[in-house]
Amino acid sequence: MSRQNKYSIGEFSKKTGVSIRTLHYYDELGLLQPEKNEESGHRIYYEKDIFSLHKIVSLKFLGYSLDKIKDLLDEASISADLNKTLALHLEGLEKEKEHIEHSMSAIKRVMNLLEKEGEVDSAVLFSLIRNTQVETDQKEWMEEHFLTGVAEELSKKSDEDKFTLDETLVQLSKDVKQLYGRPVEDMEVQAAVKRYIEASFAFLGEELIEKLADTEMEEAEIQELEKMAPSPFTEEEQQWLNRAMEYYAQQAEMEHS
Amino acid sequence: MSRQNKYSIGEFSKKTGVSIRTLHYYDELGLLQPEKNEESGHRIYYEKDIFSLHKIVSLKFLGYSLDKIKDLLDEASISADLNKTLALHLEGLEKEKEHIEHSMSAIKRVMNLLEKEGEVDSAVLFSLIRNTQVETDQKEWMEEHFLTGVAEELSKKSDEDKFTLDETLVQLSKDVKQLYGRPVEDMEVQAAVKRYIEASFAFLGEELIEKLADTEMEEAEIQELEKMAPSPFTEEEQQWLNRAMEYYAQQAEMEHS
DNA sequence: TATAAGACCTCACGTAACTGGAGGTTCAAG
DNA sequence: CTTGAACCTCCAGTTACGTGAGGTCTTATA
Repeated sequence: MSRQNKYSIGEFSKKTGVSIRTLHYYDELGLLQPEKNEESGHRIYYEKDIFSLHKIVSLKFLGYSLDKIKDLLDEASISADLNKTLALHLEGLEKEKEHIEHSMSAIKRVMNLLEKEGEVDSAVLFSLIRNTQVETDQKEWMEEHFLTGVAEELSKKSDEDKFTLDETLVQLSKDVKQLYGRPVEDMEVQAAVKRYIEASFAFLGEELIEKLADTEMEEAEIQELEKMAPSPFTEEEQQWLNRAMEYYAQQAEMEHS
Repeated sequence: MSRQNKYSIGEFSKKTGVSIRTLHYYDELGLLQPEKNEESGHRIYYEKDIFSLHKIVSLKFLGYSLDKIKDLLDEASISADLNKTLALHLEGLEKEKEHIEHSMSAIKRVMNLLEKEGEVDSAVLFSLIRNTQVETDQKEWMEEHFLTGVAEELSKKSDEDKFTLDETLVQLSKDVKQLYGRPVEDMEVQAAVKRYIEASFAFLGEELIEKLADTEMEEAEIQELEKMAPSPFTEEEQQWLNRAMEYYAQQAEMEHS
């Protein structure tokens, strides 16, 4: 009953589901070195090798590199400082997961946009993706600038809210492409600016916007921000838009007083 | 105002946060090929290159390979079949995410065990990790064998419940190591078996266990299952344990009737 | 204007965890 | 004895760069 089963590499591969080539590789690395028929050089695997392979595969699953695995296998007692290593690993996985979730969110936003709008200007698309991408950086930046509240609020926004804002941005970009060149006082231009600003207010809430507007920034910092969140517009368009928005702000100011 | 800013590769790298080597690489791949000073060979980047780089970085963020990105950049209209590609990518990311979550769950279970038990036999540890790892396979297998209900139930179990089951398994393995060799009718042996079986019942629920027991399997299928879920015991121990459990079942049967 | 520092150039190897192929040997069956 | 499958070793390629060698260009200062 306790006869030791022998396996050729092919059989072993089938039994364990690990490819022959990978077994060769593990042999080469010294992770799993089976007995060898001295004459033929053919590898001979036993039951115990199944255990070893399971260890390797398990550790790999936990996210260890083969290099680390080799160290771990060599160690007599595995549970020695395993706990620390595992905690560390868990952190790494957490980050990876967050990254993936961000990517997924970005993709969903893009897909949503494509679905609702059909064709979308690629500059807008990419500025949007980039925005999602640097969300973490932005959050950090805001926290550095004592805008912790803003950062918190923003990360609480649902995907739905973001969808809405995305669509607003698309609308704005269409408006800009169409209206660029007209005087900033033009009624249609002002109407477009109004739509955009109101949507932004709706998204952020008035307080947040004002807080942002009140934050003083140095030139270098503005550059920093730009690096993080590229505008979908050309420099000229952006400047024209800025003027239009300033004009809008002035008008609003006057009405208020 | 519309003077075209020029950047050396170093400046460009600082402005965009992309390393010089990476810029070289993108140039080599044809992803972003800036102008060159013919005499010196030094690269000259302009504002427009910032846009291009943003595109590349964005697509990379979405998970595309540089190769794919090149294709996408070459295409005139990006939104052509982007939607399909994105959907596909989303699926891939979903799978990656699930994998990571599985790994995290496995790590947590192991950490929990180490914390509560101190030292744990590595065979048990690995059989447990392996179990988590092949959870998906097991689920598929069960569904193939018309045990959809069981599969569903199992994946609904909380981490807490799994922790408890883990501890039971550890207990059993300790018992087996200690009691192996004694006759299966031995009182302590039977007590250990009882503890284990009752804990399993508590975890799975009686119906599920019976359903599983009633499922007829062929030899090949049993092998399949073994491949998925390795026992932490040696073959001899496992056989001894099986006999002990059979004996337990007989006794239980007799009491019932 | 000479020189030195620093920025830039190309070339080429190293990484992780394999996969794939070439070219040759061994095994098992007929 | 042959034939085909299974096995062997060695080498190359994959991704997205990092790193370093060895040489050229630019720019600031003496």
